[in-house]
Amino acid sequence: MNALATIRDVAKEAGVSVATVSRHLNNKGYVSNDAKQIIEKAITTLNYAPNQLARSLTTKQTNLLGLLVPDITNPFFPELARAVERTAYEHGYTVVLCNAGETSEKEKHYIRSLQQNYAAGFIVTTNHIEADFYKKLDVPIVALDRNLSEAIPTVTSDNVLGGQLVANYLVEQNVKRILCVRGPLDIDVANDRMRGFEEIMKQHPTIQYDTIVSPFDFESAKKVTLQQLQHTRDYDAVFASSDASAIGVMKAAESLGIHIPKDVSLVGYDGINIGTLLSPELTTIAQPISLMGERATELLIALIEGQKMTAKRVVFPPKLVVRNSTTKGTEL
Amino acid sequence: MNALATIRDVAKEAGVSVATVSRHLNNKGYVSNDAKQIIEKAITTLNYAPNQLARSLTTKQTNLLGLLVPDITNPFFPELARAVERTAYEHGYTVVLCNAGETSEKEKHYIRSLQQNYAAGFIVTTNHIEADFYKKLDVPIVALDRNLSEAIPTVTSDNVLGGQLVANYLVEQNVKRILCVRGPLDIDVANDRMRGFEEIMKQHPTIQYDTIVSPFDFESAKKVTLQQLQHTRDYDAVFASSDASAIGVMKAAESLGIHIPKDVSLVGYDGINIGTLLSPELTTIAQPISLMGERATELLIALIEGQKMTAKRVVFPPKLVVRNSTTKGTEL
DNA sequence: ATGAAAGCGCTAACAA
DNA sequence: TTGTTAGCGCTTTCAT
Repeated sequence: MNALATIRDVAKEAGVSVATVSRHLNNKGYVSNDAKQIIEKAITTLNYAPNQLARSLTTKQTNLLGLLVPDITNPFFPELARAVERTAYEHGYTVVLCNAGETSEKEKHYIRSLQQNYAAGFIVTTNHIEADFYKKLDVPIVALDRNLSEAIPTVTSDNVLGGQLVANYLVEQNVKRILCVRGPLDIDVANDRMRGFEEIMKQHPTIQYDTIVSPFDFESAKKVTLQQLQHTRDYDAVFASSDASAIGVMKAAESLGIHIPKDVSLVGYDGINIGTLLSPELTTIAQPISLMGERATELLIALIEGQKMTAKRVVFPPKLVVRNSTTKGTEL
Repeated sequence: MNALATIRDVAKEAGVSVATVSRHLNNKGYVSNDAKQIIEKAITTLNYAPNQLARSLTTKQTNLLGLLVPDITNPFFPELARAVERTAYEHGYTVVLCNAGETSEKEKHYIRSLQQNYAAGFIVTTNHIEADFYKKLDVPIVALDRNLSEAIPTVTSDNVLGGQLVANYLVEQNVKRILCVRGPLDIDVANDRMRGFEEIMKQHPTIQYDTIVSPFDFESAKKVTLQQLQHTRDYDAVFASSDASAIGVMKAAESLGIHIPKDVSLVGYDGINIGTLLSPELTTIAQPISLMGERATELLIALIEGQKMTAKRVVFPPKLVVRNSTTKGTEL
């Protein structure tokens, strides 16, 4: 009861060799039904559980999946993480969630540390690090909501389309001057969203828009937006390129006595659950977050379990979800 | 460059034995300065990193900390997780974040799985499982924001006091009828919060209050609150026993055209960041979330690294933070 | 101060 | 169908 039972204990208890026990455990090779029975019994009486460490040391494989996120307090990532976690669990894997934070140093530390612990693979939603670093790694990797490199399997949604959806919608709403609170310049999905937006805007030269840059978190977006609104308040719509930023924009507006949507419309991006719980509820471009997490995990597991797929890319379509932050009180 | 270098490679490269390399790596036993130099050089040229798996197999120790949370999409837990993660990182540990979800089955799976992988210890913020299960485990465990058992080191805030703070504040505000949206009956911190609240209420028999039960997530709280408000709307205050629930209450109120704080005051519990980003900003009982996560992690690490502290308990004081959900527009 | 060798718990040839 | 045995990469006596 004290020291954890080993495979040898089981073998002894069952009166067979360790090899037989191992074969039974892994469903490999021949094991007679008689043997299976006895071993099974021995396992339960000894309350035996295989030591994954030892197993991994031999096989050089684990059931650990590393999930790297840039900021776990941005609600988008927990939603993603939950999907990843659920899918992994269903496939017998365990997720190691790492908050890589701001620095690429920490991100590297985690990758190194996990690799040393033989993480079977990684899902990466960060991009502090050069893609080259990942390519050299020679470990199964899937990029989620980020385009790391052509060579790395990737799951995203169509961010260009998302940007277009916003632009088209705002055009329909007959908006004249827009403030874009866009994401960091080195994040490709942020660029894509802007690109889609601008493509449509080119067709409507009468509509003006200003662009300011902000990280995706609440606080930063609030601060940056406040600064901008100090200059001009002459906007009738704001396009925040994440829902988290949109919340920051909401607060900025509120503190200046600007009413949403009466004075200015607000469109977010991501489709996180909290969006429906805000006042007003947030109009947004919804990504299929669960689906994306699920698909990325399946892809990674496929990769780990052998299928050498090269540069597979999955792109989901985003959807415009109109709620109250852009309509004057009309329920959806 | 391909296969990861092993300690043997380093030994060969440096012209010494593996034992010497090992001793140098772990700063144990005598190693001459000359040897140190050569080994160091060999390590860098080979880009060697020790295999933690193998190391753990021998030493039966790891640098993995398991953090079990019940629901990662409740913003309270990411904030806690971030503190845990940061502290662990500073001490050279890596955090495995597990979303144990609703079922105790899954929680057990994770614990089992992590134990097999030799997680050095656990921080548990869930309590689906009987404390006995944990006590039998014979692994360092710290309970965070939960009282699992007298025998398990615990970090919490004073939830009874928190409940009292709410009650006293509401009394001061001259409130007459209160709705309590309390947490699950089997969660002791939820019980404590209610207990503190009721202690004060006993001294004020003219104040009425109703109590309804809800899980801590947004959606549930919204639903339960809506149901209750179908019966009576005759409340002038709501005490939600988590900030997440409070958000649900906000939405419920809004959808019924009840204005906060004009028609009814709302007090939450936890002090999560989003509270300041809502409209109105949420009055709440703030727990020192970061401090709690930090302290729990330090406790666990101390436990792991030898100090056999028995039943240590750390209790932080919570603080009432008055914001706009209870004052009619008065900025703090 | 250093090296040889045993062993952590498991898997995977290879024999039998 | 089953057992023997050699590692996986590392730490740790025990000699030297």
